[in-house]
Amino acid sequence: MSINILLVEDDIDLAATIVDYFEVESISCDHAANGVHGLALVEAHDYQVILLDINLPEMDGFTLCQKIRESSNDTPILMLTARDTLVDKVTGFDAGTDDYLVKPFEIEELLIRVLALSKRRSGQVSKLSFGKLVLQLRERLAFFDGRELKLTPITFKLLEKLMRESDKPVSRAVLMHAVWGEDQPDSNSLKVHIHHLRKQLEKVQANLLIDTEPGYGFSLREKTP
Amino acid sequence: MSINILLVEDDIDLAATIVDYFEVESISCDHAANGVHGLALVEAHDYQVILLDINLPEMDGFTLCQKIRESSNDTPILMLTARDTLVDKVTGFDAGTDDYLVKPFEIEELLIRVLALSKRRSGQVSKLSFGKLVLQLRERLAFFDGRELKLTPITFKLLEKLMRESDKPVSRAVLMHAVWGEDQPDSNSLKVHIHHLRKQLEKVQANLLIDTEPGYGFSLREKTP
DNA sequence: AGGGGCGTTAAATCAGGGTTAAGAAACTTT
DNA sequence: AAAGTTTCTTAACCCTGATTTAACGCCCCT
Repeated sequence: MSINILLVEDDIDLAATIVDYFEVESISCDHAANGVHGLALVEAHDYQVILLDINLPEMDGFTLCQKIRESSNDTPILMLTARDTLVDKVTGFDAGTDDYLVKPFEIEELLIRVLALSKRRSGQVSKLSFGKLVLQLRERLAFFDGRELKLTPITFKLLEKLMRESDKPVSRAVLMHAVWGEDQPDSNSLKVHIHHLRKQLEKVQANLLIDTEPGYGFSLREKTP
Repeated sequence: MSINILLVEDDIDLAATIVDYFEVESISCDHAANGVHGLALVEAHDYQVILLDINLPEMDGFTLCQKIRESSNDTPILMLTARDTLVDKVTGFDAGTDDYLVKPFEIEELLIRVLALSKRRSGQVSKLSFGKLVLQLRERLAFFDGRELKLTPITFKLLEKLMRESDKPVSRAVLMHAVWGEDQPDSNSLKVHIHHLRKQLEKVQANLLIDTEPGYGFSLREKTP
């Protein structure tokens, strides 16, 4: 199986070294010298791993990483950071980074991590089921017994979280965090989306329901009438 | 099964080292640099283990620990204490700590303890029993000998507190605090809820009763007629 | 006999959750 | 760039059940 990765790095010499090294290992490695070009490549290809330098002209690594994640692309991203500061790391993980490497690094070390990340991706489950309900995570599709549920991005995330914790009640705070992350809407959005989700479950005649735990949260269960 | 922990530590370098080390062990480790942020994260996630430094800006480790326990969260907590003073240890265990580690420590030692605590938790069913009476804390359900008690949030908290101190009388003040925390209703709510609780115990024919200690409080006991 | 503490009851109030619709924002299409 | 479409947020409303409140009765005690 061939591996196809992208390197976004403005240091031409370093980039050349990496690309060369990876070619020898028969890993095909595209290269962009700035963030804008990098983003264009990401949108046009399906990479197994993306390597981002943090200091980039035009658009820095964090911003690029965020933009990639915003387009719901979950390709593993490895950050190349110049200094070993925690601020960088934390911001990086927050922006959706999967791993990082501090410069200067051994190129063998980079290879190992790239292989690990590409493996993680291919080993990643892309389907999530609960009874006859199936989520295709990559395609963002949901089916109950073959019938499709029409879900918006938010209701999809909601259902995903409920399914990952199925049969356990999930607190409102945890649900909100799963959907909106740090900055959450100030009002009753959650219950509106729960309502949409319930309607969709009805519409496909799923034998499932979203149970409310008063004062706490919700749980996804099978109907037991 | 993936492990998910929280580290609350204001020493950025130390935090970086720990987060780093744990990531390598594929333990995902969130980080907060102060108590307030830490508390927010605890409320929004379901961690397997929480690591607390004692000296923290804004809210120290003990206080944070107490607040976590007050929200009936029983996630194992490990304290990182700067000095090996007996006072610290005692206060810590009193506040609801499960383990502590004295700085400076070997990071391998920390890993071992985290793994031990996370195992303890996963083996733990969050159930509380007294005779045939069982509270399922996560699911917020109560059963006597298989029959379910219909409890409202307040009566549930009441019963929980009585069970945690079972066979001992619990003062009104302590009960009120367990249910309402700081701002409590000004009138006779407590006795009304005690009454509801007694009715529920009758309804499931529990051989238990809530005994009144005149002028003091209540205790949960077995009937001994 | 009367007062205090407790138990019981019912009514009044409140809060949480469900539903709906309108407008804002984001994204598509032309 | 404009129009149209979908999705998200907000706010208003309703309903139910939980909670508080207040009133009353009981019993024990001195």
